Amino acid sequence: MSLIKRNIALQYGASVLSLKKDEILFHEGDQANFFYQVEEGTIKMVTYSLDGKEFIQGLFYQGDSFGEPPLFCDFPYPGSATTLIDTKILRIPKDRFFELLKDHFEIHLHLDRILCERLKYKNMILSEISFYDPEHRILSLLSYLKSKASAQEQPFQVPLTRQQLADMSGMRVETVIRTIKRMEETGKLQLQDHKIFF
Amino acid sequence: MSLIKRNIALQYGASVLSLKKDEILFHEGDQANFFYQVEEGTIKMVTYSLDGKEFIQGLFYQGDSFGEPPLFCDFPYPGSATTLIDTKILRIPKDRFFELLKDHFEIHLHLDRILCERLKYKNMILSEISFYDPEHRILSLLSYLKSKASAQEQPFQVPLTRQQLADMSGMRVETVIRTIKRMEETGKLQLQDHKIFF
DNA sequence: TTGTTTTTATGATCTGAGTCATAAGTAGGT
DNA sequence: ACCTACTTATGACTCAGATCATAAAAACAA
Repeated sequence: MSLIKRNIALQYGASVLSLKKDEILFHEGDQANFFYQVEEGTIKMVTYSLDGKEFIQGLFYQGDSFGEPPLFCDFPYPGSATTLIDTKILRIPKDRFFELLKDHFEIHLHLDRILCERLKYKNMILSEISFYDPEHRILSLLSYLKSKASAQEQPFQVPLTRQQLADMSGMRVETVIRTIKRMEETGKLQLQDHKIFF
Repeated sequence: MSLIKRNIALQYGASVLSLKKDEILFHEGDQANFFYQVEEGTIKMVTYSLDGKEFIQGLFYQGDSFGEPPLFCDFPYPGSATTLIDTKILRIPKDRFFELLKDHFEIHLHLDRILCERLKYKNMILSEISFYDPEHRILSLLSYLKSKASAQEQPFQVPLTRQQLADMSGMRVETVIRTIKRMEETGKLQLQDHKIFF
């Protein structure tokens, strides 16, 4: 379920953006003027290192909101948002969004839950990166992805490339590839023509 | 300035806890029943690895609130909270806290700002850990600590041990010690009998 | 003051993930 | 069907930071 229902969003001046695959919605450093929510498609939030490596701060799917922190705190976007596939975005102007929050306590509370879930996720990734080896990190990341997948298939097909898993967990592709290979050999996950099932 | 002023907190059933140095307020895995705010002293929120290493998820000083995510989301505490020095904590029962938020939109909004600042900090640390070398990590961490210090001394005396810096940035003490030494030699910071000035 | 614990310091050694190179497999576009 | 991109795969090599050991310096307590 999405944070803000379509009809309520429209009451507060929402509009819908249609973006093609690989379009950039905003850049790191931009000023934040809108609240965003995914109508359909996928958004990738990333930060880049000085030499062009990327770290995926979050992936956002249908119904997810994203990019709220700079709205509340008036700092520029700390990361860039790009579409992974053709995507429709619902956006609400900043000031109308705050009106909406003021009028709808239950939505405001729901937003807090989303922010807190996101903090929990970051805490998890931070612990993993600073404590554990690649296998443990990947296991935790896959568990997280599985737990948050809507479809409860069993086993769960991981909808990410090894590069993306690497960019979410602070490792290099080669390390992820090798680790996943080893995890298949030890039965911790399955591979069916290179697709990961967990 | 604190999120919730003392007199307002008291209207909503707040009480004050006095804790000695190194007392544990709650453990990872505990159920969350209170909103907490530091009256005076310091709280350290940490997660532990299976073999006892610790990662400092956050340090909280006078006026800071902490431990909110499990209140909103009903998951157990993802980390443990310990006092670093004798500390007074203001706490409000969970249900009264939500009443308070409902009655005070501006406090609710302020809380969102706090959560968003915390997300920004996590994003920063995550980027640092996955992209950069020890020197860059320490530089970013020190800049952050300096920016959030109340006193605007110049240079700023870092109030943390090298062990704590290590536990916040995913490195070992020895690495932090050696890196800081090198940073002094290259003039990036100053040392006065082992204390770090930045 | 003395004894204890914590913090800082430094050298030696090890190791696992990063890096680099190269290639095969797969997917997407026209 | 073909071309181009990306993704997966694998081997060889390197090296920065972890680990281990030990000790001096500082902080703290009795």
